[in-house]
Amino acid sequence: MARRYVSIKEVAARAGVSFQTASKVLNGGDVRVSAETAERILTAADELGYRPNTIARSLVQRTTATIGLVASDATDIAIAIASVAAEQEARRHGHSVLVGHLRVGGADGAAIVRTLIERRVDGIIAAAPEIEEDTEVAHLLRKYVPAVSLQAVPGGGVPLVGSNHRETGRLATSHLIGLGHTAIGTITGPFRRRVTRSRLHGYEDALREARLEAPEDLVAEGDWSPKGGAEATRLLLERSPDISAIFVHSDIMAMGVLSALFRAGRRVPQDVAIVSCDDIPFAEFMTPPLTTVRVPLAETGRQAVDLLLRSIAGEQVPEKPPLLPVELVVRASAAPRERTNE
Amino acid sequence: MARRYVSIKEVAARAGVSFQTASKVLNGGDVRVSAETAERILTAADELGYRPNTIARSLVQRTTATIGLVASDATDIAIAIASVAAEQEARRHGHSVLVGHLRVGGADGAAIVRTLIERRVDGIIAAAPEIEEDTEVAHLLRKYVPAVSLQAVPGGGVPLVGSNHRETGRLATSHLIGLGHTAIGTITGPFRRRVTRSRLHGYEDALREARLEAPEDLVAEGDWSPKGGAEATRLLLERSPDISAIFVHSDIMAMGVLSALFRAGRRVPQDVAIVSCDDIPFAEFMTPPLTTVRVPLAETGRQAVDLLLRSIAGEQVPEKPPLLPVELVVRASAAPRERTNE
DNA sequence: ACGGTATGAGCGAACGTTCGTCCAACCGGG
DNA sequence: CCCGGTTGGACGAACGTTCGCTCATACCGT
Repeated sequence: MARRYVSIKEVAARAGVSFQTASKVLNGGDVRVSAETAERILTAADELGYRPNTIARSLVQRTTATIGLVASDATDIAIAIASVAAEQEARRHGHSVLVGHLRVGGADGAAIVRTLIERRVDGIIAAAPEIEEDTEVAHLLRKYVPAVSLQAVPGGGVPLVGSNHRETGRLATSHLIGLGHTAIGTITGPFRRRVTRSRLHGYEDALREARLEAPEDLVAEGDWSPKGGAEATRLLLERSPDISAIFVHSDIMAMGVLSALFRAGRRVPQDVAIVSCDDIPFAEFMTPPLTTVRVPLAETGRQAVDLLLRSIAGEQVPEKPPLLPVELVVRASAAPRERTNE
Repeated sequence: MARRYVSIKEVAARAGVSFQTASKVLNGGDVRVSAETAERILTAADELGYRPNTIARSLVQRTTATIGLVASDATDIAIAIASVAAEQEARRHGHSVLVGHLRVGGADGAAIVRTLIERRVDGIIAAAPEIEEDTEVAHLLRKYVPAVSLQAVPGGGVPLVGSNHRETGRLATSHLIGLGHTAIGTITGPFRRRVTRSRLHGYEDALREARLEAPEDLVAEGDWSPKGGAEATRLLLERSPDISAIFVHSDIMAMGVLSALFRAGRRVPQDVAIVSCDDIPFAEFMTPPLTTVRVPLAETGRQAVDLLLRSIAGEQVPEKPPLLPVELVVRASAAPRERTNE
C-alpha cells in the first residue's frame, strides 16, 4: 500500500520541467508546450500514479465542483429516487455530491447545511420536507450559497422545483369519481406539509367539480409510512363504513392501506377502490397492482441539479420554474363502483 | 445575498490581531491567548458571519474528514438503508460523505472511485455488488486509500463487512422444512453474485440436513427486481407445478413473487409458502405479511464506517471481521403445508 | 542580415488555513 | 536592580494547485 499521494512537483521533477508547466499539460487549458515535453510529463505522471489534488485546486479556483444534498432519510423511496437521479445528473456535469440525511424529526437540518457550507459546496439542493418550516436553514440557504429546494422555503428566495401536487390530487380523485364512486376518502401526508395541503386541495377541487360533498371525516392524516397508512385506513373504515374509494397520498402508505383493507376483509378493488400517487417502481407489483398518479421523481432530481448548476454559473433562475407534469397510471386497484346492493 | 465568504484574515483585522492568532482561538487547540482577545475575535467572527474554509484546512492537514461511498443505484431499498445509516454514523464522527451511485451495469465504478480519490477522501466504502468482479476498482481501493467493502473484492486486501448470507439461506429454508414442506424452490439473485451463491449454499445445507433432494429445476435466477421475481416465479410454477414453498433472496423480489402467485391463482400461504430475506421496513405490510430473515442492513452500514474510521486512524483492522448475525422473523407468508390432497 | 512574431517554458503570487518558532513585555524573587 | 520564567501574540513556512506574466530561442519574410 503506497498510501501517499504524489504531487505534481514530483511528476515535474521526473519529467525535468517546472511544476507549473506540468500543471498546464496535466490539467490546464492552453497547452503551450511541445508534444514531446507533454508526452514526457504524461508518462511521468502515469508511472508515478499521479492523481491531481482537487483540494488544492479548489482552494485557488474557489469552487469545488461539489454540490450538497440535504435529504430526509432516503429510506423513503421517493426521496431516494430523486437523490440518486440528482447525483447522477450532477456527475454527468462533472460535479460530486456531498449528502446529509436528516435524522427523524429533521432538527439537524441547519447543522447539516452548515457543514456543507464549510466544505464550500458550490450549491445546495434541499430535498427534505421536514425543513419546510426551518427558518434557520432558509436563512443559510439564502445567505451563503446558491440553492434549489424541492419544497417550500420559509421566506422564499430559493427556487422551487417539483411537480404539480394539486393536479395530482385532482387527477386521482376524479378518476375515482369517473368510476362512479361518491364516498371517496383520502389518506394524506402530515397536514402541516405543503404537499399534503396541495394534494388535499386537488382532492377537494375534484369533488367540488362533481358537486360532491367533502365531509371532514373522510380525510385521515397519515405520516408517509405504511403503518400510518394502515392506521388511517382503520380510522376511516370506522368513521365511514360505507366508504367505497380512497385517494392515498403516497404509494408507500398505500401498502399499509392495502394491508389494512385486506385484514378488514374488504376486497380491493371490488369493495374499495384505491388510487395513490408517486408510481414507485414496484407499484405495479402490489396486490392488486396500484392505480396511481405518476410523479416524476427522478426528473425532479435532475431538474433541481440543472437549475442549481445554472444558478451557480451566475444565471438568473426563476424562483418558480414550471411545475413538472403528473400523469395517471391506470392499473387494477381502482374499479367501477359495484352497485350490487342498490 | 452576500455570497462571498469572509476569511479569517478579515476577522483578525477587525479584532486587531494577526490571522494566525485568530486561527488559534477559532479552531486550534492550545489557546495561549487572553480571554478578552479571544472574546474580541469571537465576536468579530460572529458579526462577519465567518465560516472556516475546510478546503484550506484540508490542504494543510492532509485529511478531509470525508469518506466516499460508492453504492449501487440506491433505489434498491436495502442499499439505501445501509447508505443512510453509514452517512449518519459518519457524521456522528464528524465526517462527511461523498456519494457516487453506479449506473445500471456498474461499468463506471472505477471512474467514481477515481474522482473520490482525487477529492482526497480519507477512505472509501464500497456498497455495490456490481463491482464484485471489478479488478480496477479493487486495485484503486488497495493502492490509494483505506477502504471497507460490503461485498467481495477481487484479490482481497480490503476488509469485508456484512452478514451471514449462508446462514440466511439455511434459516429460511429450514423454517420451510420445519413447516412440512418438501418441494421447496428458491428464487435467487444473479448467480454470479457471491451473496447469491452463499444463500444458495445455505439453502442446500438445509435441504441436505433434512435429507431432501435439491433438483436443479427448483432454483430460478432473479435479478433483485420485483419483475425478475415474478418471472422466476412463473418459470418455477411451470417447471414444478407441485412446488409448495419458495425461499426468495430478497423482499423486493418477493413482491413480484407474491404478485405472480396471486395472478396464477395460488394462495399464499395456503398453496405456496414464502420466506424471503432482508426484512425491509414494509415487509410486514405486504399481503400477506412476509416471513423473512432479518438482515441487519443499517447495522452493516454503521459497522462499515466504524471499521473504516479505525483503519483511517491507522489501526490494523481484520480483513474478515465477524459476520453480523441474521434472524428469522415469522409473519404470515409461510404456513404449514396443507396435506389436503393426500 | 535584421526586426518581428510565434513557440516553449519558467517563475512569482495567490488561495485560506495550521503549525511551530520566535519575541516582547511583564512578573516576582533574591 | 538584575535575571529567569511565564504569558500573550506575531510571524514565517508550508500544503498543492492555477494563473498570468516574463523571457529565451527559433523561425520567417524581406
